[in-house]
Amino acid sequence: MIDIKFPDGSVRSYEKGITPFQIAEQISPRLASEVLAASFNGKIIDLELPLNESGELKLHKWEDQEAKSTFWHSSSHLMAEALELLYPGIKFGIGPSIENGFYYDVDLGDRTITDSDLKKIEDKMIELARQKQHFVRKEVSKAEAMDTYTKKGDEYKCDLIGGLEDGTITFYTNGSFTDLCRGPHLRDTSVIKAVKLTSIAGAYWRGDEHNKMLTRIYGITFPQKKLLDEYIALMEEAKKRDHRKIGKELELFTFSSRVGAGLPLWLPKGAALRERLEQFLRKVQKDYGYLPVITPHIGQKELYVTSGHYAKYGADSFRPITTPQEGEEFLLKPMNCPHHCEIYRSKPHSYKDLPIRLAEFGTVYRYEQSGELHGLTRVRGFTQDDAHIYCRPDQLKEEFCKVIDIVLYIFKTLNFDEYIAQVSLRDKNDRSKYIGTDENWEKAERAIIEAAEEKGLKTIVEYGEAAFYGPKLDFMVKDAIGRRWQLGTIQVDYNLPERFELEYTGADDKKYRPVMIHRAPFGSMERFVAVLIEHTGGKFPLWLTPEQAVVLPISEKYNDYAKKVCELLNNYDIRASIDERNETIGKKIRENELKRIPFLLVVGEKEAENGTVSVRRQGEGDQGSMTPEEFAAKVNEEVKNMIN
RNA sequence: GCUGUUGUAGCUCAGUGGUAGAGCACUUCCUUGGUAAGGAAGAGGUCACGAGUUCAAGCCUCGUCAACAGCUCCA
Repeated sequence: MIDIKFPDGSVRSYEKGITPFQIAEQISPRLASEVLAASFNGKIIDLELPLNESGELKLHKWEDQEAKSTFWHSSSHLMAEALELLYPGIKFGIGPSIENGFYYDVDLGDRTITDSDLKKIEDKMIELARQKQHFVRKEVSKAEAMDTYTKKGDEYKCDLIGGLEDGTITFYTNGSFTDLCRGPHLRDTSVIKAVKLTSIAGAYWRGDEHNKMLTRIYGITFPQKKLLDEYIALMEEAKKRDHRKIGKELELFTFSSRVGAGLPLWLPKGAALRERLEQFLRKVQKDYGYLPVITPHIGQKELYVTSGHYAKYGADSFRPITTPQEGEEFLLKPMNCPHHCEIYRSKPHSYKDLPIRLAEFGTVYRYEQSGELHGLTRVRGFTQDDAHIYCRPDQLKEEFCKVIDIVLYIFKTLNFDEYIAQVSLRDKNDRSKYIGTDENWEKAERAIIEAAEEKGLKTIVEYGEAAFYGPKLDFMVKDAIGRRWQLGTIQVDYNLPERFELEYTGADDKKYRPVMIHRAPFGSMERFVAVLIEHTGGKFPLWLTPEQAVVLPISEKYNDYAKKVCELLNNYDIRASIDERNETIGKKIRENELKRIPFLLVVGEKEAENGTVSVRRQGEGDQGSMTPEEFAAKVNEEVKNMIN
C-alpha cells in the first residue's frame, strides 16, 4: 500500500500501482470526468501513470494552469496528427503549450499553408478529437528513437534526440501520430471540444536565425465551446485597447513613412500628456536629490569606443555622421551614459560629494531591425527618463533601494499593479557576451538581488538577460494582448567607471572608483505612454489627461457664456476647451464621451442665468450643477489627491 | 533582418481586367436644441511608390517603401 496526501492535507491509502485517474474515480465520478492532469510531488504526470510510492497528489481541473498546459500540449499533438494526415511527409520540429494555447513548428517542404487552410485543419482536429484517441506512452531507447526518425527522414527530431540521454526518451501516440515527447498528456482527445487556429508565422529552428525557418502554426483549444467564445470576445476587447488604435483616435501620436519608420511624431495632445508625465517624474527626482543635466544628441565616435558600446553595437547602429572636416565621425547618441560620465569627469570629486545623481530626459536613436518596430513600444528614436548615479561602494545598496522606491511610487500612482520584477543576470554558459571582471559582475549581481529582497520585491530570475556591461532589475508589464514589455530598469555598473577612469578622493586622500547605477523608471517616454494607454484604455487619470473638461453650449446662443466659463477654468489651471459646433447636445456629448474627456460641462439658458455649469462625468452621467469656481476647486482637489 | 499577410478619401472599409464606391469626419445651408448620432447639399482619391504584362491594370507579375502577426534582436 502507498499513502497519498491531498492538497487539503488529508491522507488516504491505496494499492500500489493505482493511477491518479483511478483515484479521481474513487473520489467522485464528477471529478473523474473533469480531471485533466495530475501533479505528483510537484511534477506534472500522466493521469494513467501508476503510482508506486507514497507522495503528494494534486488533481488538476481546467482552472489550474497545469491542466491547461497539458490540455494544450496534447492539442498540439492533435494538430500535428491532423497536419500529417492533410500534408503527408511533412517534418516536425517542436510543439509545446504556451501561455495561451500552443503551437507546432513544421517543415512543409515545398508546400505552403495560408490562413485559408486553417479552417480545414481545425475541422480535421475536431474530427480526430471525437475519435477519443488515447495518448499512449512508450519508453524507447535512444538508438530506437533515432532509428524511427532517421527512417522517417525527420532531421529535426534526430537533432532533438541527439541532445537527450538514453533511458529518458519516450514516445506518445495518439491515433496515427507518434511523437517524441516527454509528456505528460491528457488521457484521450475527447475532452478537446473547441479548436481555434489563430495564426501562422515563421520561426527559426531552435530559435537560431542561422537555421532554417519553419512554419509555426498557433492555436488554442478548450474543453467547451463557450470558453472559446469567451476567449475570442476577450481578445477582441483587448484589441480595442491597442495603443496604436487609441493613439490615432485620440490624436496622441502618428508616424510618417516620409519621416521614417519607428520615428514617432507626437501630436499636441500626446505631447501634453508626455510633458505632464515628465513634470511628474522631474518633481519626484528633485525630491530624491537628482540633478538635471542636458547633453547633445550626437557624440564623437571615440566616446562610444571608450564606453565599449561601439564595439558591441557599432555595426548595428545608425552610420556615423561625417563632417566637412576630414576624419571626424560622430554618432547619433544611442544612450546617455557616456555623456554623463564625461560630466562626472568635469571636476574632481570627494567621497563627501557622493552620491551624485545626474538626470536627463535624453533622446536617443537606435537602429532597431525593421521587423522589430512596433507602435510606440519599439521605435528608433525615443526619450529615456535616464539618470546615472555615481556612488561609493558602501552607498550602492541604499541608492539601489531608493531607485526601487521611485519605480514603485510611480507604478502605485498610475495603478500599475500587475508588473513582474525580473532580475536579469549573465548567461551561465556564454560569458563572452559581457565586458568586465567576474569579481565585479558577482558584486553587482549580489547587490541587485539583496536590494530586491530588502524591498520585498517578488522577483523572477532570468539568465542571459543582463546588459553587456552589467546585471539589471527590470520591471515588466503586459500590453493589451499579453505581450510583455520592459518598462523600468535599474542596472549596476562597475565597468563604465573603469573605462572612463572615474575617480573620487577618499577620506584617506587616496583615489577610488565610484560605482554607477543606470536607471530609467519609465524606461522610455514612448513605451511608457504606450503601456499607459493600453492599461487605461485611453481613460487617463485626471491629473494626466490632455483635456480635463469640455464646455458644451446647448446652442450657439450660449457660446459666449461658454467662452467665459472656459477662460475662467483655464485661469484655475483646468485644461478645458469648448465644443462650439452647431450640433445637438446629444451629439456633442456622445463624441466627447468617445474622446474620453473626464468632465463635460453643459451650459444653456439656465446655466447662463444662474452662472453655473451642469457637470457630466465620463461614464457616470449627470452630476448636477455648480458654479465654475466650485467645479474648478473640485477638480483641483481631486488632482492633488491623486499624485500625493 | 527572416517568414507570411496587408496597403483604395482624414478615419473605418466595399470594389475578381473595361470611366472610383459607402458610412463617419470636413465645408455650406436649414435647424437653435437639455445629457451618447437632427436634416439637406457639396467638396474630397496619380487606388503607397516604381517598373512590367495587356487593346485596357485599383485588380495580374516583379521591385521599393510602410504597416500587421510571429521569429530573431533589444545598449
